[in-house]
Amino acid sequence: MIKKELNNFSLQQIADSGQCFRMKMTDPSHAVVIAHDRILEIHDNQSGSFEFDCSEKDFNEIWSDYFDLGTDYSSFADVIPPSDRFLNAAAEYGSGIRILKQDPFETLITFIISQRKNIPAIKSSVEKLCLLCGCEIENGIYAFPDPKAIAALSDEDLKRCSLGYRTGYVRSAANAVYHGDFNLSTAYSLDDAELFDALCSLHGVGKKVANCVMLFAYHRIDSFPVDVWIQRVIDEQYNGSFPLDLYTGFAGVIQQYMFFYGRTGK
DNA sequence: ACTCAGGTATCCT
DNA sequence: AGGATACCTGAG
Repeated sequence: MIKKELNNFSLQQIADSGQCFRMKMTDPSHAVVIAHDRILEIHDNQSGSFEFDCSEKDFNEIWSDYFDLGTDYSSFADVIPPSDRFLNAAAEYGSGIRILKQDPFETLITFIISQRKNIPAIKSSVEKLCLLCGCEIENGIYAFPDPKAIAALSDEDLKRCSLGYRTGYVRSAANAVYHGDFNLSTAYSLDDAELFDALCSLHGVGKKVANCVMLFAYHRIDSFPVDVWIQRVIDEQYNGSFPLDLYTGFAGVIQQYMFFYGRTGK
């Protein structure tokens, strides 16, 4: 059990941020996360005190990075012009959000699955896929499958995960990774533009999914995924054009505030 | 029953 | 280049 004092860290907000699909609140102060072949329970003791139910080694080697705990999130909002009342409210509302560092393969596949699905449907598909071919971590809880496991599935099995027309996309991406045509590890060394192009070369990966993988797995925090929620905010709050250049270098953090406030807030 | 979901590929102009 | 359209399926 690891105890930590953390600022700008909210379990509920991270769980609802839409970055990950296997984190859930079991009660208002208790979260369960399945990631990196592990199950992590986190308890919120209030007043910024949290308990992570894991070894010190796992905390330091996995979870501290996963939740980006080494980054100070208190000052991102400082550059928002006072005149932008919407964004200031959004940043305040989502001040406990972190940009996660998730496994690239899981992020790639889950965001391919996400297209034109709502969040409950995405979670349902992902769970079916894990149950079908992920390794059992403990009693009935399954890790996200590795590329080999997905590549080995029949089309019929994949379709049973309610993937619909995304079945071919998932198969194609899993094959590309499994056969080494797309190397998720060496991709860390690509610059942003190269990584974006490489991701978009995958069948079924367009700019939105590519940006999500860049932001939520490779931690390219200048990425700014535009989905229906963000587009709606831009249309309704910014007359169709958002001043992205104000936030160069951390646009992804701003995107998260906008998304979370737009979807969960008012 | 019916719309719409954290989009993308493909086919137009 | 940029716009229109089809696409599986389940949640509300």
